Amino acid sequence: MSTVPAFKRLPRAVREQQMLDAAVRVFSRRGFHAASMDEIAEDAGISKPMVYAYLGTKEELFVACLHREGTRMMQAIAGAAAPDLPADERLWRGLRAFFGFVGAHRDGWAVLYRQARGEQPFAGELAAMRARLVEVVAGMLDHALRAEGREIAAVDLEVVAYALVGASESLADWLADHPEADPEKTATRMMNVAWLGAAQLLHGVTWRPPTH
Amino acid sequence: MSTVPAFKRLPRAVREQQMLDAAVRVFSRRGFHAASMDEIAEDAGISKPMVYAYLGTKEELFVACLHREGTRMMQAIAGAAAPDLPADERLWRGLRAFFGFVGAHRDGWAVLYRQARGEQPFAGELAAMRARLVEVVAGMLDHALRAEGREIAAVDLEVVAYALVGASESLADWLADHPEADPEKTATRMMNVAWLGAAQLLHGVTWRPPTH
DNA sequence: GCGTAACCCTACGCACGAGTAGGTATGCTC
DNA sequence: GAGCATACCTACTCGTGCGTAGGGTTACGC
Repeated sequence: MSTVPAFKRLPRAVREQQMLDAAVRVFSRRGFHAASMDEIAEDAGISKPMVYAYLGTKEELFVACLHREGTRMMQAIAGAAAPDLPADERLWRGLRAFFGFVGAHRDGWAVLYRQARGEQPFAGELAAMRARLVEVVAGMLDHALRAEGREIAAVDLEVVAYALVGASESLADWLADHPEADPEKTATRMMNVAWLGAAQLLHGVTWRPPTH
Repeated sequence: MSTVPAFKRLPRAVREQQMLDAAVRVFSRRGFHAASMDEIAEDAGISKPMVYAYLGTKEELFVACLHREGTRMMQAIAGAAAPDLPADERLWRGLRAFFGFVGAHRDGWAVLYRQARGEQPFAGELAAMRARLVEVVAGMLDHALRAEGREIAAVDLEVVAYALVGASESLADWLADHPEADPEKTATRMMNVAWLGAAQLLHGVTWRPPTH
C-alpha cells in the first residue's frame, strides 16, 4: 500500500552528506572516542549499517569529515585572498575569511582542530592542512619582503608563519568558546598582533637576545 | 630465605612517582584513550591494582599527570621571569624558560597540550592553566603600558595575550616535533614576532581595517 | 510485470579494557 | 614473635561499542 512517502529512500549522494553533517555534529559534541556510531546513525536518521556501507569505519568516517570541513575552510580563505593584492590587504582578507568561517562553523572547527590534533591517526592529515596554510602565509611574507628588496632565511620565514598560524588557531579556539564574540573584531585584533610585528620584520627591524 | 632484595616493596611516595613517570610516557605515546592501564602498569614495573590503589581511575591518573607536568612548567617559567625586570626582559626570560621546558620534557608537553585539549573532561583543567599564563602575559603588557602612560581596554589586552600564548604553544608543538631544533633559537624567533608587534601596540601604533 | 540492483533494517558476535575481589608476603612496632 | 599495616599479586567480571550477517523492500530498466 502506498502510504505517504515517509521521506525515505534517498539517493546515495544525499544520504552521505546527511551522514557527514551528523558525524560532524556528534564528533564535535562528544569528541572522537566518546562519539558512538549508533549516535551518529541516529542523528542522521538512518541505521548503523548504512553508515558503514557508505563511509566505512569510524576512522574513515572521521577522516571524511576532516576532509570536507578542511576543504571548505581552505576554499573560504583562498576565495577571499586574491593573489594580486598587496600583502597586508591579503592577510587581512584571509584572516577575516578564516575567523568568519570559524564563527559560522563552530562544530566543524571543533572537529577539525580540537579532536584531530590529539589523536595520532589524524595528526598527519591535520599537519598537511596546516602546512598548506603556513605555506600560504609564508608566501605572503616572502612576497612582501622581496617587494622591499629584502630577504630572510626560509626557515625563519616558515617559523614566523607558523607562529602566526598558531596565534590564529588559538584565537579561533577562543572565538569558538565565546559565542557572543564578533569574528570581524577578532580578525582585526589578530591583524594588529600579526601585521604590526611582521611589518617590523619586513622593514629589517629585529630583536636580539641580550648578551650577558 | 633472604634472596637478593629484588628491588621491590618501595615506599608509596616513590612508587607513585614511578607510576606517574610511566603514565606520562604511555599517555604521550598512545594518547589518552589508546593508552591502557595495563600498559601503564607494566611500564611502571608494577601490577594494575597498585595503580588503582594509589592514583585512582584512569581519568584521575591523567589529571594527576596534568597537574604534575603543569606545575613543573609554571614553576620553570615563574622562576625565570623575576617580576622586577623590565617587560621585554621578563618576556624573553619567560619564553626561554618555556621553550627550554618543552624541549626537555617533550613527553610532558604532549600529554599536557595535545591530549588534554581534545578531551572534554580535561579541557577545563587545561583552560585554567592557560588562563594563568594569559594573565601573566597580559600583566606584563599592562605593566609596560602604564609605564608608557597609555592604556588599552582589558579585553583587547587579554586577546593579544591570548594570541601570544597561542603562538607560543604552536611553536612549542613545532619544537616537540623537531628534535634537532634549538629551544633557545625558537624562543628568539618567538620573541621577534611577539615583542616587535607588542612594542608597536605599546607605542600607540595600531592597524585599522580599510574602510571601503 | 519481472529481474536486478540499490537502499535500508533488526539483531547479533566479539574483543577489548576499566575496574575489583580476594589473597599473599614483608616489614614495623611493642 | 604476635599483631598489624602496608606493599603487592593473580585472576576474574562486565559493560560498552565497533563492525557484520542476513534478510526485507522499493525503484528502475527492459
